[in-house]
Amino acid sequence: MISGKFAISLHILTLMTKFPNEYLSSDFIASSLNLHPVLVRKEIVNLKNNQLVISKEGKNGGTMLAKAPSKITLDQVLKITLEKVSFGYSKNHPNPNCPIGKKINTQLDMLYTNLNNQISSQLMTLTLEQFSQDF
Amino acid sequence: MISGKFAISLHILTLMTKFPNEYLSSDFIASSLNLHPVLVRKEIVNLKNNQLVISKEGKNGGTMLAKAPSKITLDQVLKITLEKVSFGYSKNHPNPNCPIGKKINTQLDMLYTNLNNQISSQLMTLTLEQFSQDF
DNA sequence: ATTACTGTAACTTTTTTTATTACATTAAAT
DNA sequence: ATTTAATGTAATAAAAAAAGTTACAGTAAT
Repeated sequence: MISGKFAISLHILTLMTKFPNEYLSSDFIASSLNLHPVLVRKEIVNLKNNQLVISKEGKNGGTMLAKAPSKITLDQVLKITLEKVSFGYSKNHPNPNCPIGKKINTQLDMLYTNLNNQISSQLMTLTLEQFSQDF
Repeated sequence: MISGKFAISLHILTLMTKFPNEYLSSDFIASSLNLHPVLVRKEIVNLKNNQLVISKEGKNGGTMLAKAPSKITLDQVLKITLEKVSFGYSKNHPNPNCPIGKKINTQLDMLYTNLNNQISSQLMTLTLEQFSQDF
């Protein structure tokens, strides 16, 4: 998982909200993020695959929002960048002969799912438009 | 940050809840987690520093809970293992000459703080005792 | 004295993340 | 048509983070 995926995507989308109806180049975006343009393009692929932005190739090309920022919630952005917020798992398979080891990951999954639902319902109320307003 | 810190600590605490009033060795715990005993001891240091467990050195030593599992909330465990749940930041300092770059991290901080408060209030209602009941 | 533990530091390996290079493709502008 | 400035994408390298290991000092029960 790219740990900064959500933050990077939100940054990109905020830029596009602030420069509406303009095709922004990956170089321009990269210089705002201070990140390699190729990484920016990789994130944009994901945003495109999820219909949040559209790109134009060739000279004067770039990327812009595919829909109004009031129609994009932060929950949508979270879901396409992190899928689920993980609170972590121990790396190795726990011992299946131990009653705790056997069941711990199922129990953690349940807990994490509940927490994610809570986070989602909070983020569903926040649009990209609202988030961008404070800049 | 050790990404599995929260899960590992919760696993350890659950074991201790299930084997109350026994000093559990790091080897025993490690074999349930399938993790190196030294890593287990490192996590236990943190639990000890936060008064959740007590250890005894020497032969027949080990670690046990310092208080009733009904008095330990999952929020406490989260706070000492992850401090804050991060939804990620872009790695590099964003461009301070860009209005978005200049402010993005402050805005993300605010968002993440709100989300963390929500998570905390949910986890405050869950005790280690309750979590352990399902095993 | 021996045994079985914890405590901790130093170091190595593995994994993950980020960055770079290279180049094919596309489309506007001249 | 040619040049220029973009995207798209694969392959690879470098850096950072996490996990694992080794080693050994300290401690307490037997």
